[in-house]
Amino acid sequence: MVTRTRFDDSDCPVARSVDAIGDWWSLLIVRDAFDGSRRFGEFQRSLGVAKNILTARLRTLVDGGVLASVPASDGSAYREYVLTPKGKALFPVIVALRQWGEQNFFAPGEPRSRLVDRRRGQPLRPLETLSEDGRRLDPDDTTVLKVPAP
Amino acid sequence: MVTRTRFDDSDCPVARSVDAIGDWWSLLIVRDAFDGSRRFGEFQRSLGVAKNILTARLRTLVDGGVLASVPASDGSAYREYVLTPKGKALFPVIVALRQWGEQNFFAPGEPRSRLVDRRRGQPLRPLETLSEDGRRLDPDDTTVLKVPAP
DNA sequence: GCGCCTTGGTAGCATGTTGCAACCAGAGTG
DNA sequence: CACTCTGGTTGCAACATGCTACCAAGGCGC
Repeated sequence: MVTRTRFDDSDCPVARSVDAIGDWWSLLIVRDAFDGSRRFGEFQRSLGVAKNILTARLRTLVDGGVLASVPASDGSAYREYVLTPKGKALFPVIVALRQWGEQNFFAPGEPRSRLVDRRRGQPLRPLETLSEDGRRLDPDDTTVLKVPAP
Repeated sequence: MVTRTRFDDSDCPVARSVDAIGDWWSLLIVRDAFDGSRRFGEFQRSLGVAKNILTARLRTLVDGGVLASVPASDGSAYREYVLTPKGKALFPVIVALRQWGEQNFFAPGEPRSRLVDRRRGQPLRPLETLSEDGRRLDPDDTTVLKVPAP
């Protein structure tokens, strides 16, 4: 078979995360969920994605425990998609991608959506990778211990 | 045409980042680059990816300024792929995905690769999303300011 | 209840993309 | 100068994506 390669049994947590999210659409769905989208139609309009793709991705995310399908909060008979705790734990991933994008793909002053602290209306601090004892770590200050081959 | 949807002109930095990286393979290539891989063959063996796919992804990453193709450091005539500063700036993204994967897809004690502080051999602190004035922010403490429609 | 619009999908088809295997040129090595 | 290693390219079959059309159930005016 020529199915897409899976990483769900990899030794590397990064690979398993990547596998669980599934594709880029899924990550943008999660982003929209953080932005407040809940309904099928909201995601569809916001992303401009084909409905069959959206259907499939929502199902994958629900099956993966990132989103949950719950009865609509407005009392109607429709359903809504909300982040589970596992989904909310993706927040640093989204923030990291956002900050990387801001720094590298926008001219100064170019209009863009902004993520702000609700209380003060200020942008967030850049994420910092810290050691156990609080030193800032660059990539070169770290190393990966691989699992010994079986 | 039915080409894959692009997001390189989106107002959202997350979308542009996603577009720039291209696909999941690319992210795993970047992960391996952080782990020390430099040569075509290293990436190929580590990932088990088809060579034509790897060729295409390396080219995309080089074109996108994430990797640079440089002469091999051992003096041979081959080339190596190293992270640019822009590529190294993806470190928090990889760390965030790694931590999410560790928390959600590994049983306690299940063998996995580990990212550690080179000096102490200790794992990193979990990433924290902080406000400008240092408060820890949950997703619900933030909001996204969208760009007004043109 | 009866039209009629909205919501949330499914079905079918044309293209694009992925994965695999085979092949190949140049670099290293004895 | 043979032989292997490295770093690819090419061709093909299967799968995924995107688009459009279609459809069923819910909501709403009356």
